[in-house]
Amino acid sequence: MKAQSLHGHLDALLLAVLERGALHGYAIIEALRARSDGSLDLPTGTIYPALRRLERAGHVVSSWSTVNGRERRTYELTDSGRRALAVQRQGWHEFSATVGRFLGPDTPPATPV
Amino acid sequence: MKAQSLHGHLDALLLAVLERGALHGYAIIEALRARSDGSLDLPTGTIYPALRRLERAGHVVSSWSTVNGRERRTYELTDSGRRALAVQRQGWHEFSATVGRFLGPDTPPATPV
DNA sequence: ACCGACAAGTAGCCTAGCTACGTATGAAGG
DNA sequence: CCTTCATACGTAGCTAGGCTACTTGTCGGT
Repeated sequence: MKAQSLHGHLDALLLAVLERGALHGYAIIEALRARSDGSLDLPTGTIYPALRRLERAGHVVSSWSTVNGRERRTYELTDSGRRALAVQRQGWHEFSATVGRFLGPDTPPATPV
Repeated sequence: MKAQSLHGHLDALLLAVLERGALHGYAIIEALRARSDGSLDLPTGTIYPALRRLERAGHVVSSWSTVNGRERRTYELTDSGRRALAVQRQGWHEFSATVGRFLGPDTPPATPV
């Protein structure tokens, strides 16, 4: 999948991933990849700055820890983050419904086997 | 709706609108607004450059005409444009399914009154 | 005479994701 | 022992593409 399609929706994805529990950056990347069956394979240059943005915005808080001699920065959703997620989710549904109205109907229902 | 969410999906929208028949720029803007119940109200500074892009890419062709003393540039889908639309549609469905997997499930079905 | 709808367009800005780097540790393999 | 790969963090600079703000022009109504 073209990653740049994400424009404007990445924050929502990150918040959604963190909704299930705190994770560190690298694990977030893996979670996105896993839960999307590999179609979302985002580079660190995308994720790390995005997490900083979310932290600056107060939607997540981070804390350092060392696991197996490796430094980890773990991110956790704040209340503000949870509220933001709700808003983003709402926004996503409106957006996808609207675009779907233009692109949806004509898709062949399925190309069965 | 936040318009910047469109990033990367505008071309598909334009092709989809033109799929139903040739239109001139201004009419395209109105069609988008009408078919989205007003939630897609895009400025000319977004539409006109995008149409030029599509024309450069060979997905549409334009022709000038004068109606009531007003110059109109009417855009029409090419075969290449139709193929591109099919691809974009496919891409949209993958994209929305993937993002939906993260943002979809938890939306309250409705907040009744 | 003037204003609003119709109709087209451009220059320059800004957001935000991507490319391509750089750093460092631990485990595995030769 | 040394290399390589997975883990883990990060940044600088590029770029795409939609937006703001503006310009030009006709026509119809007041």
